Amino acid sequence: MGVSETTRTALVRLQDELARVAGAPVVLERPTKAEHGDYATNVALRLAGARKRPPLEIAAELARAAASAPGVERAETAPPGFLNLWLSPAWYGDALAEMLAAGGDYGGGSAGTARERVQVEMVSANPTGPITVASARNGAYGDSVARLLAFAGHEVEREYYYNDGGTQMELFRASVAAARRGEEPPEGGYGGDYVRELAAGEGDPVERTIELIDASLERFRIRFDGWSRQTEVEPEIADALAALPTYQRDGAIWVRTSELGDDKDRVAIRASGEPTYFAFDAAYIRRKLARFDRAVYVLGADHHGYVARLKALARGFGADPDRIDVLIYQLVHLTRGGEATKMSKRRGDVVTLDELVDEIGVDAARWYLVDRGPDRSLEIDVDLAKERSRKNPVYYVQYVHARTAGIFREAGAAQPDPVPTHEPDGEERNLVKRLAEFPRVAAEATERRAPQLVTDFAIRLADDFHRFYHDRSRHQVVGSPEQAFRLALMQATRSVIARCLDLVGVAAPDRM
RNA sequence: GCCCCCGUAGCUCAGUGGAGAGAGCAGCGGUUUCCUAAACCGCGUGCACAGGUUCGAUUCCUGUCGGGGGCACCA
Repeated sequence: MGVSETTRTALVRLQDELARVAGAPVVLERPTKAEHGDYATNVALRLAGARKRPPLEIAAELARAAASAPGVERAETAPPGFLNLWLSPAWYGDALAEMLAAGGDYGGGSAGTARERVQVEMVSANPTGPITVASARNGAYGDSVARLLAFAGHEVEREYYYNDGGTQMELFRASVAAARRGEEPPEGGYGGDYVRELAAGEGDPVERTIELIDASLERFRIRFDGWSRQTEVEPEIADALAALPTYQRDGAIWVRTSELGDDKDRVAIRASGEPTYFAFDAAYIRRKLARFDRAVYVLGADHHGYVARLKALARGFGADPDRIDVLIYQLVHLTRGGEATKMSKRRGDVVTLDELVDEIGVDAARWYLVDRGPDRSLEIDVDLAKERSRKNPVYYVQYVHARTAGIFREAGAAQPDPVPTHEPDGEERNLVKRLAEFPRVAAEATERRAPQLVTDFAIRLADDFHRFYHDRSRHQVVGSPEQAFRLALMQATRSVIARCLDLVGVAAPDRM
């Protein structure tokens, strides 16, 4: 079985069956109230307008057909036109068996046959110092998106692009050189402990800084497949510009981006003859388009103006601008007992990724940096984040994994096969239904580039699991079908929670 | 002036074109002979405002107000 083969889960099969009867796509949702069934759909309400029939009438028709569908125990209608379904014990057993059969791949492969070669470029901070917390959000977010894309079946490469030449880097080198001579940094240059430390060492401070950045990110569980430097892109600028509509004005060479969807034209070659950053972007994006089906950029909110610019370049090269996917994330604020901690590269009070990880650990840092949507500014209370207790959702979720691992360790129990027939109770049904949602959650998180959907789901799954597990009477009946069913349920839970944690770069410990 | 993001509980924030909107923190009270109590249970008059689209809007559209970020021949 290839990764591209989309798993049709028990839930999807049921949806498809209803869709066939309804003659329209059906999405089954879990109602908030138990008396509305295990799953419900509003398809009759959606169809009522187009079919010019009362929604309840359509729902009743669907209910009659649904009642005989496999896995459906009971189907009812409810005003104004909902269709509510109750599922049979057999459905739960089937759903569980499928999850176990799929193993670690369960929920993956949502790309189907639409697999792409995708490059995710992230962090890409100029190597003038340690990675800051802002770049850490970039990395945590970008890496999660990369993990989601890979899980969906895409071929993913992580890329770090950095500036190793240019005026800013020369200023940085000059600052270190000055420090080595025991002099003050040049006008607008870099100072601080970091520059003094570099001055104490040998060699090019830019390369040394990149090594340190790589080490910090590796510790943060981000591994890059490629490191591109500006100077290696430079020779391609001329060819890139030759492929774009350009003109000369005031001694500079401009690209006519205003005709490609940008709001103004951009200078590529300054009057001085020096290429602008934009010229490097052009050459670099041309590379990406040649090598990948899709280029993902992860950029801070201060770069939102780049979206139009980069897409304009894609158009200029005759490529579909949709192949350029620019993800924008907002700022990070750290607080400590309510007090703001400042972050500024130019001031001395930088909060670095390493400092954050030293303080709260990799797991909490990765979790907190993605559990909010990227388009929202983020506040992390480091005092709370480092607390290794129930207050901390990341440990609450990890605990699920530790608990399930402990069960199989202690009991020496193997995964039951086949899943025995058992009439699940309410908590067990809830847990199976939650697990059954996972493929949909993973697919949506991938499509929307929204890892926060994964953390949100993981917390809900943890809630369901802990509730299920807390009733000790469930652990008593050794050797029974009930116990075997529950072991299967815990095995599936363990697998899904491990996957959720992996998708956001958090460890899944066997013990805590 | 123009562009982007955001206004949901005391705080930090999830979330959804549908049936009583939900997590964590903060606060109060319970549960332990049990393959980890890092757990479970209970206590909540909240979708900035005004129009519009819709059978139905907190969700989509427009406007207003408020917060943040942009608008370089910087990188």
